[in-house]
Amino acid sequence: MYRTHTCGELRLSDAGKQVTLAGWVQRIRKMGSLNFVDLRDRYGITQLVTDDNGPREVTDILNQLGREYVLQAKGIVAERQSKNSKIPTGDIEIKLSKLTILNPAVTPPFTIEDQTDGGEDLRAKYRYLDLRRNPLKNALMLRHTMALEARKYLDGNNFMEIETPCLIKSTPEGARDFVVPSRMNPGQFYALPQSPQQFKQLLMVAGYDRYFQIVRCFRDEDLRADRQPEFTQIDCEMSFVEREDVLQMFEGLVKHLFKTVLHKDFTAPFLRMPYDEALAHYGSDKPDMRFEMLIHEITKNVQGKGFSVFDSAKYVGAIAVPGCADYSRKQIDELTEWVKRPQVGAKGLIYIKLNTDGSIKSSVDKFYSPEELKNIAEVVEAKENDLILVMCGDKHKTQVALGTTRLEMGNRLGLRDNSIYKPLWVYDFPLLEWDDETQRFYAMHHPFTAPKPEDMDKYYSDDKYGLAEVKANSYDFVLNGTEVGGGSIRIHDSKVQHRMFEILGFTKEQAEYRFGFLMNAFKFGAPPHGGLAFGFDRFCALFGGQDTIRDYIAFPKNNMGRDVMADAPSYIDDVQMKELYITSTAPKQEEK
RNA sequence: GGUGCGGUAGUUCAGUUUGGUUAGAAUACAUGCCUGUCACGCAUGGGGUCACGGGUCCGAGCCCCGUCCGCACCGCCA
Repeated sequence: MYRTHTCGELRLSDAGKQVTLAGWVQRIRKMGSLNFVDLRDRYGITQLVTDDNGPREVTDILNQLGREYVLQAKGIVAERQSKNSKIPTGDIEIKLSKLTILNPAVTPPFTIEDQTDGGEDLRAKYRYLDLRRNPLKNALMLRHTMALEARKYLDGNNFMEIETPCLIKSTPEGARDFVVPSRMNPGQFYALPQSPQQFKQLLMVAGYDRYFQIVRCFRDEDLRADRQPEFTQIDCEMSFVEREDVLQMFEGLVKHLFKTVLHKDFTAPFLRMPYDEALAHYGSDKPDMRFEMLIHEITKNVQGKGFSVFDSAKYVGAIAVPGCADYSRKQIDELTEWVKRPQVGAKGLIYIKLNTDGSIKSSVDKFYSPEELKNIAEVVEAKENDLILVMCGDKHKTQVALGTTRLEMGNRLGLRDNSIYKPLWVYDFPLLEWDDETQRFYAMHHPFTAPKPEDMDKYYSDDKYGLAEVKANSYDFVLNGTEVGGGSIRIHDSKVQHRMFEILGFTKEQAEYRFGFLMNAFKFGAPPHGGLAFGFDRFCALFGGQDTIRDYIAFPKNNMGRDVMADAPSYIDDVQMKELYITSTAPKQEEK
């Protein structure tokens, strides 16, 4: 037996016990003939001690040790002379009777401590060492608990976890597929699933009316701090449900996770907001509800006063930034430059300051009387000492730019506190999105999303503008400005589904080739159904109060989609290529 | 595909403004001293392809061009 206890469990009540521990050397402190070793494992740190009265062999071995050596330590649990209240085992230490080096270790390239000296790049290369650190260990522990509690809740509500295949048919709608060549079927490829969407719908046809799966999904798109090429969803689907049933069920899941993982009670129903309102007031389809600073349209209030910039704009909107009337000229200039960056997309910035002495100062004083400016202030719900920021232009673009600015000002004012959680359902998304480049509609969610029943007339009309107004029976779960979940009531009527393919510009043959098996299945009695999928990595990151999902994935990819530890992807040899009937058009690289 | 920031000791960074002798600090590492440390302390020591390639110059870590790599973001992500 390598150990009798872990390095995190011994307490004062264990004093006098003969124990054996195993773990890694966290730190050695030599005080002459009195020597300490902090021994670390997953569960904590226990101090080992030896002095002149201890066995000579122990001291000899102790002199050979370095950081991260793997040890087995035998000894007696003893009360410490001077205790350490910082760690749970701080009242005791192990008086060593025997010390064994199970394995030596080279000095790690960075310190294995909560505040490490290692940079991201280096830690990624030695991920297995980074994972020894508490912050990452705690992140993975949080993830484990989240998954466990999600399973408990769903199991308690009669959901069955069913696995769906990873080698599936490529359906090049939406994100790019990762593809896998098939050796036995020359020239043909599987795709890795972007989500198990079609399979879960088939499970509904099969009568498994409550399905879930914590499942890996793959999308071959560029990465971000919150986007990985392979990521995990809590994927769920239910039969015989309407939107309200789905929202209730998964609001319950989120509340269960809040309670069991973060010990936060959410008794009131989550806020709900139609997509149009989200865009109008927050300039985003995923509003951050932790602070107000709402966007207000002031087009009618500012036009016709001779200011040509506003007069020629389709839309003029504003936000009132609290307590920022004292912004200096320099700060306003800096902000103006900031909003003009492509990432924000505004053409310019007009300000109105509501000074504390009651006066009003703006960059458009020439065109507007103080009375008119006061009117605007009222519309945007500005108070004394507020700074009103005004933008104009195309309606959607300006709303989004105001939304981006709103988030930035929220950041600057410290209004986006990661310990506060404001959940929200956004619903009534447009069903379709027109793409100018390809001159066709795309499904905003996916092509199996049902239109809202009251929009069916428009859905079947050939009017492009009418179609653009059709709302989807879909919903997103948004937490603190991050889209964490999304779903919809699905189409279960093959007539409606065929109309969708028609709108998306598929010929019957194309629809048959891509989705034939699903359409065929629906002929055999598809129940009304709908569901939702949570982005599990993002969910974990939000619960952990972090902006990046990388810490919540044991072995993530870097910005370029590379595994820098294993150095993947990599070239394969010609034999392998030939066997798979594939050739590469990429420039040939010398193998290292 | 694009924008921004960055690449200097094992590691994290300073040095680049205004090119100029031997490139510094902290930490880590090594050695020695130390019986109550727990970020131990003290002393000593070793440690550098200034990312790579080219250019300008009497002279480049520093200026210019290109490449590679990392991070954040835009596009993209049904």
